[in-house]
Amino acid sequence: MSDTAVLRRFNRSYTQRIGALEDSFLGTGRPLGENRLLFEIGASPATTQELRERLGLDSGYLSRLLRALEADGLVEVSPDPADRRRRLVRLTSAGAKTWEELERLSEQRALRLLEPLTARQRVRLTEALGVADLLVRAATVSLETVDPTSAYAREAMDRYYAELDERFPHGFVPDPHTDDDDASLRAPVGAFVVAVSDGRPVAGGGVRDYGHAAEIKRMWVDGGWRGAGLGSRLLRHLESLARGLGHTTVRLDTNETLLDAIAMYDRAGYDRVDRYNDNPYATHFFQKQL
Amino acid sequence: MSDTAVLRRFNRSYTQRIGALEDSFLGTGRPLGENRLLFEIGASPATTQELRERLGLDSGYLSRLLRALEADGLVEVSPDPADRRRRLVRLTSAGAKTWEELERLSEQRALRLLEPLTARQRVRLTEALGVADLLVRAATVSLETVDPTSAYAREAMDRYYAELDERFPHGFVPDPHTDDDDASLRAPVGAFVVAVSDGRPVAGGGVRDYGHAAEIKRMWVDGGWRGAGLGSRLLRHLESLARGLGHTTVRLDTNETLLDAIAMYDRAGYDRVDRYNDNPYATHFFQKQL
DNA sequence: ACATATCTCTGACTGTAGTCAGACATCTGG
DNA sequence: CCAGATGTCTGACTACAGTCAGAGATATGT
Repeated sequence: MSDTAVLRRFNRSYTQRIGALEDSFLGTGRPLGENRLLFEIGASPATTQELRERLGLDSGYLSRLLRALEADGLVEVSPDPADRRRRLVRLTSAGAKTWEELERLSEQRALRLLEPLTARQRVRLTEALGVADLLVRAATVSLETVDPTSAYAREAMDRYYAELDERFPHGFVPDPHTDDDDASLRAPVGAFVVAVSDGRPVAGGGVRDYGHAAEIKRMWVDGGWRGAGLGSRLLRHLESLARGLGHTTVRLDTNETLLDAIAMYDRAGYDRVDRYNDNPYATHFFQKQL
Repeated sequence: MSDTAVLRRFNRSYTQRIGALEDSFLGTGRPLGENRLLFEIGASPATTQELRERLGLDSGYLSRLLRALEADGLVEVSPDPADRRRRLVRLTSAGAKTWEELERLSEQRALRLLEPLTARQRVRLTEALGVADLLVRAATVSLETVDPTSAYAREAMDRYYAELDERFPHGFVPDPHTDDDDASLRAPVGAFVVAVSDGRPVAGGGVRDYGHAAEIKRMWVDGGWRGAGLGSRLLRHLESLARGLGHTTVRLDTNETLLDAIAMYDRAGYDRVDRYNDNPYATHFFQKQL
């Protein structure tokens, strides 16, 4: 069977058996949409804005769902003191109880599915689903060009800096942040890209103009996502953006402690070149013709 | 992470990503229900009755869906000559074309999911999904006690005989079929059980009375389902039926060429005993105290 | 031949999901 | 302080999925 045939066969049998159960709102008498929202709020209280983002809902629709949950006494909505246009949502104690009930039902359903299997089969299924989960997540990460001042970009860069600070023997202190720096990473001369999964940035990197060539900056991949091919994918994406910006050469610097990054650049066809800047943290320099 | 946590995590991320895509069958401008129906008819033309059964639809709803597909010129509905209350449904040539288009879109979507993955990752994902598919199917197989003259039972036995005929060096010819034989495999003295998946029997076996003990007969597991633990599960089920019939001993015979069956009986706690019948095809005899 | 069962179809509903266009409140940069 | 941007909410819709109660045609057993 071909790859796609396996995937399609799995999809068919899985959604028919498990997905169908999911739809039945878990027998709570509450519509699926409300339950999904309730579950999401329970996982971590948030502003309506974040909820909209995470669940991909229309603002009017979300408002109505919140109103329904509020009417049932399950959630409390209050203005955000920091910005009173925004609203904070959190579960009431009745809501928390209902949330736990949903948890319980969901757990029960999972158990019922596993119950006919032997211990060995459960282990096999669990392992297989774990692998499939990682790879499906990896395959559906979306690469988005964002403004360098956006929350996603800031988080990606902050985590990049934090990682360097941890990896470098004497720590890492980024240059003071400037508006010019931001401008260099947005159109028409550059771009910043984040890989988003479940509304969280899991990788990021920028491309900018640097002396008649493109330079790739601040590439970072979340620790839990190493080995999922995300770095190479992001690198290829940044290269194609560089091409789109009119460049035929792309260069970058990195540090000797970042072994996996160096290996990745080697694999991706980059040549080692002489130092081309005075970045005190850089020890290795790479270049590639597009 | 516990087994259920892995399953639930997978379910969440999978349905969010792939399930969501599945709904977008709307890429065709046709509602999901109509597409599902069209797909089902394309897979094998049928009476409305069968379609209702297979898809679990209300008769009024199905009628309306058919009317819509008919209006689009995709299906033809005609009275069944054998029973003119019934109606036969089949695709028109335009319908067949649309069906192929659905196939193409589905294939494309599967490809798009796999596309970001490297070749090695695809292999890993495909293997994982293959294992998961088998086990999820196995876990949701339903064991049903059926009459030995029913279509399911007949199919299970016929395939059992066919397999023996293929495996035995000199073939296999079953004893002439008798009504007594059927009666021995139904209440109050026996039972015949089939494992059903997607409306097809995938395993089967009977238990009957044999000289103050229960005897398990004609146990068969579909070739594609070996290794899914279905045999052991069916065996345990038959043992519990034997207990319900008032027996404390269960025995069975088998042939030396059926190595996996023999291994299964050993694992299930059966002891090898002397020949207790004159079945010319039997070479190994087992017994177990319940 | 007749009562009864079976099968399909139509009309009349309900509930859920989701979209879109503003109204209104609040924040932010100049 | 004001203009424009941002965030939330309401009203008015649409589409889809599904249910239920008969009506009417056709088969079946006695």
